[in-house]
Amino acid sequence: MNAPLSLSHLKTACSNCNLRELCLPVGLTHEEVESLDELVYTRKRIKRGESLFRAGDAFQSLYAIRSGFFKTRVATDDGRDQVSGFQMAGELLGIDGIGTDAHNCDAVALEDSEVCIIPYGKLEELARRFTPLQHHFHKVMSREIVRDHGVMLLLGSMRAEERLAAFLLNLSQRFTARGYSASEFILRMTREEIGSYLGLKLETVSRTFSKFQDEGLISVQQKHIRITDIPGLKRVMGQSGASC
Amino acid sequence: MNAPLSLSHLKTACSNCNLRELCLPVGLTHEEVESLDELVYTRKRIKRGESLFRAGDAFQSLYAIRSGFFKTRVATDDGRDQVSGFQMAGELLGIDGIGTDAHNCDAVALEDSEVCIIPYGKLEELARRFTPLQHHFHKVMSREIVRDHGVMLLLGSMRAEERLAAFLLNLSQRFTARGYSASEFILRMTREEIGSYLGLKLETVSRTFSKFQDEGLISVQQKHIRITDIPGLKRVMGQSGASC
DNA sequence: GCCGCGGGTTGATCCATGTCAAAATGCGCC
DNA sequence: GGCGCATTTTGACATGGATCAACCCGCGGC
Repeated sequence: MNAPLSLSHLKTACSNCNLRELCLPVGLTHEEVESLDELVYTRKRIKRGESLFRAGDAFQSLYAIRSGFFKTRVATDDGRDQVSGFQMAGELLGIDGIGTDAHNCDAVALEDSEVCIIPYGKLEELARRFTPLQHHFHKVMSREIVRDHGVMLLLGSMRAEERLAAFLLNLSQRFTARGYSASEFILRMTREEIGSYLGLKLETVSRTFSKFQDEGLISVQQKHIRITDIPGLKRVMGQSGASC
Repeated sequence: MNAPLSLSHLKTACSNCNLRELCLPVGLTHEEVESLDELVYTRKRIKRGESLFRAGDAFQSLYAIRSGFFKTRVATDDGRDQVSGFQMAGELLGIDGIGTDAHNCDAVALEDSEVCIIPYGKLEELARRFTPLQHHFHKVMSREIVRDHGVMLLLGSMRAEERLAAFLLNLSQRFTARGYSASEFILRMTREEIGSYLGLKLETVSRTFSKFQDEGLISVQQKHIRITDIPGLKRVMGQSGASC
């Protein structure tokens, strides 16, 4: 089922990975990136619907998404759960596990995906030797915190339309950073997953998509989205009490 | 207005701080904690209502709360804002600034407070030399992420009563960890600030407090809270779809 | 001791979003 | 290529919490 080890190993090198401008190597010198190569020596394929890790699993490694698309999901003990994020190529999964030596959420592939396995112990060791790597890793974690604060702001103070507009604009921007179209993309997740992430019910997500379409902001057909009026969406996002 | 420098300096030492079981030194050996002493050499007093830092300020240092109580607040460009957390003695402020070299939120003292200034560059340097410190610092950041996911879950999927119950239980637990009563405390924040944090309006917070009181779960008098039925509050928190 | 004001409580009403239901669409599997 | 199921859309109705408004309380200042 797995690719032969040698082949897999051959391909695994941050220094010639086309995601190095998005992933851990950002801002490192060529030499420093080569030191990462010794760190990241295994890849893993995850099929759509499968989990990379689950809440409670022992924490060993971080994972850099090489290709594909994931969602992370947190749960309460009484059975409720919520999507806590959607991750795409170049982003890091598993940081939540550092604090308790066990993962605190499930990471589920929303399409067939591939991740680079980053043994955490080795990363810490390397971070002690290479200041820029240490610095960059701290930045990645800090930005994750800032991102979460943004989501909290969205969940705590925005209305359904604003949330969805923010969501679409965020996706658009992340696709742009990866060289894809800013205005046309395929949603990898269901309405229910979008709703869970945004604190809305799937019907509300669907209705709001339809509303945006009626208003000429986007065109939706199932999972296919085309944003036809980016400034318009931005206006939706900031419209609540903004008049004063 | 400031205490004489020498005096302030004399007192500043993690190794004999009574918060060392809650703060950065957790889990470090005595020798390692002494190395922290060289790091933390200044304290700062913040009066009630004043800001320790504001969004946009250049990031230089982290701050460990030595005494007092803070809120952090994030804002959108269109003027909305939201309380993103309440921090008490032993907790760390400023981590949000690492990612962009500028703070992303305001930290406001809710009572006269004192913080230890931890120059970030020095902390990174020390983390390179002392593995346990590095490890611990990463854990602190990771736990912050996990905490934020918990708040996202609360904001996205809990009803007003559940949110407030979770909030009270969280405060109770944190006071306990500091040696204070688990069941009786003074709220340092207004109803509006609680509401902002929980994604509710102040009227809803007030009404829900009254409801809890009618049900015999707590007794409220302005900022004075006594929890009379902790298991009852826990039941409120997990009641939604929990029957099946 | 009194006054003024910020913060808190409570009531009446409204509305955004949830809930329930049913039909339509599209995709995977045989 | 057709069947069946998951997903999406849309409609009708219910409701939790927001909004608006009035009043109360307690604290700090004079």
